[in-house]
Amino acid sequence: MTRQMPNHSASCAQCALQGVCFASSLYESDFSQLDPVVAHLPSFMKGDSVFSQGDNFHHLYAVRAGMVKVYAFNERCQEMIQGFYLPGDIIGLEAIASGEHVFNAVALDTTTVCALPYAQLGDLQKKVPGLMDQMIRLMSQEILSGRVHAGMLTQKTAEQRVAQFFLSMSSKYRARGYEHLQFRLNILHRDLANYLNLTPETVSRILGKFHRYGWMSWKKREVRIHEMEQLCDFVEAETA
Amino acid sequence: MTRQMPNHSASCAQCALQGVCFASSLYESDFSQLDPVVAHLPSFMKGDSVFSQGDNFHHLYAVRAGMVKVYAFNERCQEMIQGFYLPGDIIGLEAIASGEHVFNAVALDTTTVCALPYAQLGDLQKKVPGLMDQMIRLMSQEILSGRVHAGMLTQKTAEQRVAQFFLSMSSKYRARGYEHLQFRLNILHRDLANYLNLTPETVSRILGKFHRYGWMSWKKREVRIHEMEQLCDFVEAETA
DNA sequence: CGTCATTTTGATTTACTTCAATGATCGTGG
DNA sequence: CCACGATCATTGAAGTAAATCAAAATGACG
Repeated sequence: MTRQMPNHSASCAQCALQGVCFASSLYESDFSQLDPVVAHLPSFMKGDSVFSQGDNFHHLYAVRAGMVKVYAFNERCQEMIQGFYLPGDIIGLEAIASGEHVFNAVALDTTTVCALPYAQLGDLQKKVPGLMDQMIRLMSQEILSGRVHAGMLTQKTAEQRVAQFFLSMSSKYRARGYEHLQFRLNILHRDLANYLNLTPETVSRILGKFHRYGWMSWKKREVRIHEMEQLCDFVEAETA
Repeated sequence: MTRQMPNHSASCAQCALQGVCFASSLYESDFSQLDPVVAHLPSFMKGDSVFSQGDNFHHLYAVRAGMVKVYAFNERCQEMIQGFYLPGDIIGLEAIASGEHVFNAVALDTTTVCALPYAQLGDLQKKVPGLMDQMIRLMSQEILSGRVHAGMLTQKTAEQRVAQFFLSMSSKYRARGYEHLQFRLNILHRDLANYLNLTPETVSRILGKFHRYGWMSWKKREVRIHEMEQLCDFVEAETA
């Protein structure tokens, strides 16, 4: 069922992502229980697949470094991008119900992930009370953030969506202790457009506008945010 | 914390919704464990609130009869409708993470709900293994269906969204053992439009068109589906 | 350095909204 | 039970945000 996977990296107890990852809110003593079941897979290269639609579901994956794009194909065989996942994020939650992955996940950068064997997490509940609680909180949060994202796609203008995306990325980087006003973003305009339900042309025009305003820039994969406040106000604004 | 609530109706063991509700996949013997903690609240009248944004989260609610509208207010203080919930559906899952309800839920019809005290569900895990499993499967499904709905809002045309809505309602009624080609739908065009991210005018025009085509009608709260096949093909069609 | 993918920029189109006005339905109280 | 005001639905005309189409400019990379 869940084949043994080699451990390639440090334990949860030593992980820098404790604050944001799955195991946050667990006690220190619990990590020793969690570690033996968590497999740290060898790095994925850009373009490598973490899981694919139709794969049997055995593991949840915690992103440890790099970035993962999660997407489905619609009936026109076009990608529909569900999200971009950063270190500390858990992916694969939507596959539990059916026992089969419904989305595709690929690395956008050199990426490492921890594999959490789902069956063994259940067993671990006996030894680590609160593990399932944490799991349920995580899923509740995922339900909510899905709703919020859907609301953004439908209620905000193209410009607000773009601004919101960069603010949200920035705040995620900050939560993870990285530089949040200047960071590398290794995704294509095409993918960002897809995620925000826009065209690449529209994204380009909007970025040009933000650049002219001196609010932010995104050139050569490198994002620089100059006027966080302005972007914020713009996203919150009631009138487009 | 979780005040005692009076029981107004039958037990889970006798409930007709076992197949679709939370407790599906539990064993018969487990219902006796579940029953004492589940409170069957007195009926809500049309317009009554089941929970509101900002309420402390203590219970999940299983709709037992009637219909519940779940919505939030955006920054313009307009409703953003998250969904319409039928008997067997569980609402409130998105509030677990924060411990506070983030949406509003109101009855659209005379409605009865079962209140599931969340804290006690956790305790019950010891006696009813598989309860948390079922909970997690339910939440996984909710994550997925949220994604699917978001995809529909962004990828489908207005006409496809309307057709899809009625097909989806029809299939839900069928899954619950009700008549699925003719049913009462006590919601406003305005609310349907809101849910599908359209205007009431657009919904009206589209319903007129479907009526002229002889595919379906919705008059005086009563839905009749005449050409399920045509509606299906239309929703699936790659070209709008 | 040349090729191919990506991004940018401009002109045009379109699906849906907004605005406006009329007609149907609901509910309430006499 | 009917009348009347309010809410809701329909229909048409005009407007608009973003898509699409087309083409040039820039960048990535063997």
